[in-house]
Amino acid sequence: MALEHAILVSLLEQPGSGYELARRFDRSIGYFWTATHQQIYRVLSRMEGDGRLDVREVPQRTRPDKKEYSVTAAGRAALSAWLHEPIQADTVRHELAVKIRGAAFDDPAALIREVERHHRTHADRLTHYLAGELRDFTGPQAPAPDPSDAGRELQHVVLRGGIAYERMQLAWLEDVLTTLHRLASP
Amino acid sequence: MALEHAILVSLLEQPGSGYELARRFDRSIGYFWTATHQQIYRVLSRMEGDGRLDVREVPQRTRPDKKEYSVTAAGRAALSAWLHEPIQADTVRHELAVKIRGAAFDDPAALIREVERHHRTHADRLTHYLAGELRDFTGPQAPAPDPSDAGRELQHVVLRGGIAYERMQLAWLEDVLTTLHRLASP
DNA sequence: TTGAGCATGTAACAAGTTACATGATTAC
DNA sequence: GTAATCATGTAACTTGTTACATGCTCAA
Repeated sequence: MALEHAILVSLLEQPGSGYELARRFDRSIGYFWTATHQQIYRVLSRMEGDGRLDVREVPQRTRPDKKEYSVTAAGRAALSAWLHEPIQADTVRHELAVKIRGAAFDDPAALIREVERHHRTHADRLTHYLAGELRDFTGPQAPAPDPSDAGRELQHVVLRGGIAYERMQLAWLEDVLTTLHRLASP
Repeated sequence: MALEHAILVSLLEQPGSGYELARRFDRSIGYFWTATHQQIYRVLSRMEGDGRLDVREVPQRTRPDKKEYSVTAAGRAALSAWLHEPIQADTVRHELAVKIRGAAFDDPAALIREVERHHRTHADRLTHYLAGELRDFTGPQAPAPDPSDAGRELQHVVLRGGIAYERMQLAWLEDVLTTLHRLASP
């Protein structure tokens, strides 16, 4: 039930509506957890029912009204309890790797385009992460490093994880392409 | 529905029972896709009903009888069709990263033990993968490299991906530990 | 005799995906 | 006028998880 916890963290960092959360899950939180707006609305309702969130109706003149959620003391306590219990190391689910092993029973060369496409996707993500790092952490416009701002330091280390992941992924996809080309023209 | 495809690939590499598949999902296939025996049995039944798998009852003298599954022509065709359609790049779900960002609202130092535990888990996985690589691909006992054996080459490149992932993960967890220690004793 | 390994399953539930549905505003 | 953005939701379905359940063999 990690979506619940991801929502608690995000709303503690900044209260917001379901729609706003969905956008955050396409950006910063999306570096390490994804969720669609349908999932988010469902979980928000449940968490409000459980007393972990408060809602405030925010009337807006030009846009439809929104429901701004914030974390209650009970929500904070639930997050804290979860932080203190051990979790399992995440299991990997890498669909492209299934395809690569499956290619042995089909035409390996036919996968080259697909792998190139994935390479571009990961290159784009890396560019996006690096731009975010420059903007928020290491660039000249970014606030000065402040070792007493734990939240910011922790956000940065998680972002560095995303960057390391994309770099590793790109290097591996290049290895895959070399292998596929070797198999296609021996 | 990638579990279905992972099962097709695994059974093409070698026919086997649900139990045997479950063990493979703890080892080689587990490098890039995980599944429990409950999931596997459910999907095997469905795929047999769909005509993608054949079953053969194998009586065994000492052990309980087993059902050995193998891929039908229809199953092979389904896999091939899937291999030719594009898939989305996998989305990341990294629970530990949720915890790390959540630690800003709790005690960051309390996470150190947990992160160390994850570091040990990934170090163990890396050791395991490297042993497998030595045994099956690069060691003196391993069969000689054979560029015409596409299956073996593809298995190796996927294993290299697993190794790269674990190495990246270990380096990042060390970065996280340094950050947490800095926050705990500034 | 106790536990590990082999072997297969059901039931209930939680989480995630896809499709459908509405309706306003703003920019081109 | 048409597409994008803001904003919220329902319904149906597929996947994945957890707990329960059985029963045999082999080794310590």
